[in-house]
Amino acid sequence: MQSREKEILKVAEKMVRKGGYNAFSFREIADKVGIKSSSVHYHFPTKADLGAAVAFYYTENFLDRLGNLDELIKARKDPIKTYIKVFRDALTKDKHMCLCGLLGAEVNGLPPEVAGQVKIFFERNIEWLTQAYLLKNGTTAAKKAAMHTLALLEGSMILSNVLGDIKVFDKSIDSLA
Amino acid sequence: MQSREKEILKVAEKMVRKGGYNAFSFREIADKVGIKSSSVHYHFPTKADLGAAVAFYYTENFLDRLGNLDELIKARKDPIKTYIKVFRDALTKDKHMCLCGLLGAEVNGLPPEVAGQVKIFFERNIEWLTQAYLLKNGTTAAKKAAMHTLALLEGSMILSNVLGDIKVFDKSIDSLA
DNA sequence: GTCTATAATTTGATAGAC
DNA sequence: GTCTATCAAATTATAGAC
Repeated sequence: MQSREKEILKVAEKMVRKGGYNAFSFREIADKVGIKSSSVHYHFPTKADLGAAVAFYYTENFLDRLGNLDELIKARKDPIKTYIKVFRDALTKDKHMCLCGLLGAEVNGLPPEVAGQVKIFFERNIEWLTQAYLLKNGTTAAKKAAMHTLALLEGSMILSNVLGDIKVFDKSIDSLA
Repeated sequence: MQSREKEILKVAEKMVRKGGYNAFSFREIADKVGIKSSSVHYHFPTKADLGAAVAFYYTENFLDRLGNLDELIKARKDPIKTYIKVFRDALTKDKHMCLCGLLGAEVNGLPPEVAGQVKIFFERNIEWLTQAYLLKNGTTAAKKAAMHTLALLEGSMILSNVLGDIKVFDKSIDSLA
């Protein structure tokens, strides 16, 4: 991927994480990147293409930040605590919602390509968490625990974001840690 | 409130719950109600006015459905189970996300009037749940439990909606019931 | 790869007639 | 209270020059 495309994706991600899929336009992105809107169309033909690409690279980056599960175990790090930290950092450092949490909320109004990528984010995260719970507790209820954790984290992000208080996030997820 | 305004609010709510604040327009609403877009402007001068009104009446209806807490206790009904049912019904009967859950996710991109109303939804719900936990358990950790429950329900709604499976909702919130 | 130019559509909003 | 008429701006998208 070229650096221009990276720039575009970065700007687009920020805008989507602020107000959802309909909160960005080719012109606005072009202005911020310093090119023309038609140039954005060159890299991403349609809005759905760009939206799906944003969701795809967000998922990749997110899983990268989680790191390799086996290595975490080897280093005697609690994978669940790592997982929580990645979520929390999104709220405190990026100062924005989880992109796929937001797009997940409005999934019924998204173009199929975008909705599909959002679904993949959730599937891959549940997969990661399920493995983490299996390694940690060896329980057969690992998948249920995974869905519980992901749901609680996404919901806590919304609560904390609306009420404008990071302590709300910490209190809501207290039972996880 | 007149019936026309009710009609407009009803149609608008449905559209917002599908794709967020930017997923409805005065023209689309007018078409579905059977009037002209300028007539919608008569009832709700600006889009922010309409958005805030939708959030306000959604909150009122939601709290109405919860019912009076003291009466629930008197009738020996578990208020938490009632609360969960109201959320679950939104997903199964209305077949849509919680309006304020969705708007809460994109709160950073909303006009202040709308964001304010969304915030009130969360405040009032935490209040209701806190009282419920106080009555049920008499615990001082009632507010924390309230935030946990609300966050988990909103997050579970997103998960279930994205993955297109109501069982995901039930599994995610299993620890609540 | 980025540009100019432009098209077609949609959008939020207003003025004034009935 | 609803309509017609209209507006300016924004939006997605395309064709073709450099």
